[in-house]
Amino acid sequence: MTIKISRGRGRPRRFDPEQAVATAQRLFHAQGYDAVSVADVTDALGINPPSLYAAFGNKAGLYARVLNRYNSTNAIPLRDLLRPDRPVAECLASVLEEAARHYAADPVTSGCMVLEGTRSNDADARDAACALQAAAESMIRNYVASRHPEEAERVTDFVATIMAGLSTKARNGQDLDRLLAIADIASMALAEALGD
Amino acid sequence: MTIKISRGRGRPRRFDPEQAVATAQRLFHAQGYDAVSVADVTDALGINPPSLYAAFGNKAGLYARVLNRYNSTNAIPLRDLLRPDRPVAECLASVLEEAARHYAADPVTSGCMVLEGTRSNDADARDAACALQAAAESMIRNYVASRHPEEAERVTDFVATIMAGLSTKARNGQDLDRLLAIADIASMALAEALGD
DNA sequence: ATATTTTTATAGTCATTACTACAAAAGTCC
DNA sequence: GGACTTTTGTAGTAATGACTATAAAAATAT
Repeated sequence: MTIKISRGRGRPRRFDPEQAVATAQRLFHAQGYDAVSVADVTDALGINPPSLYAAFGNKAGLYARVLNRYNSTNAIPLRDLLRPDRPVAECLASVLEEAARHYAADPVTSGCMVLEGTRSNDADARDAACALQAAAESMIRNYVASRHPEEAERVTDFVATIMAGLSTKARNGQDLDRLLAIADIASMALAEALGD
Repeated sequence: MTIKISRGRGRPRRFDPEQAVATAQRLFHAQGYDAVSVADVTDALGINPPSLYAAFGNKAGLYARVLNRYNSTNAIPLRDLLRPDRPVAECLASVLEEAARHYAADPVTSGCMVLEGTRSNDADARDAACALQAAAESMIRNYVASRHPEEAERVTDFVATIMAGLSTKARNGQDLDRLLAIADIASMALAEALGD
């Protein structure tokens, strides 16, 4: 029995767009933007292509919605982790640890959906993912700069590199313990670079 | 005027397979396996599809030849860098530095072709790239294990993570100086983890 | 010269892609 | 109940993907 959502007059939708975005998110995260066809999504939702295009415009439009959802529900909570009352190196270490945990949490949706999305061959999808990644990197850089302006660039580059590497390793099937060990070694370097 | 290579009797080839592999390597390295179509390759070579299929079997067959060529001419010379007469941390640092230099050497073919190839959506291409990557990682692990058996796994994981991250950053357009700075910070962690 | 061999160019096949025209269906509003 | 609105299902389109059947071309062997 399908739940019908009313949008005023007219024939009611047979699907909930929010749920559709959630389903699409699983597919895009699991397989990547390029590897997921519109047919994959419509099949998973049990709807026909026109319904999806009416709701989201096109494949990239759906992906944009998915990225927003990911960013507000599955992303690493940088705002909470980057604390002004704790050592910078310690907070960055917690970001890396949290990254390892997120990326290995579910083996079918391993890695970071945004970081993986920046490698798409579709320009629209790639740009959308790159924008989110740039925003996250800016946030880290600003945080480091507020306390260690000289080191902000290189430390941020290093953290971003580790996160990209962790996402890759997670998609390669590396288990949580090994990802955490990698994050630990990286955190030693951060402590040394920022003074502990 | 085209150079014709004789292969015994029969109509001569209009193209040199070695040169074809070199041209295909540029394309695959620049755009990735999935984004390069067979038509892209045949257009670049000025030949027709049947000629390419006669010489290489299929797209994945051509890619296998390209990977071999890359591995024997463009790869990081691990065998020379991993020296038994130098501190392990120092040698691994030189591997990371060399990686940074290789990945940023040419902006149109940035990053590591093997590491990027492991992300292909084509199973054959991905498996071929993964095999080479696994071999390189084994070489590093064996080297570390010969001197620091307890640390071999985590240190190798860390080095592999940094290399994957550096390749990503290089493809993102990061310049050589910043890649080298990242490699430097990572090397500090290696020195600490392995005892300097 | 003629037969044989190998590669070529032409012109396709077939599957899959993102996306859509159109009319029937299924509601709401008066 | 009838006009109106919105979504649905059917059945496409056009482009592009990897790959190939076929016969002519261009060489060598005898």
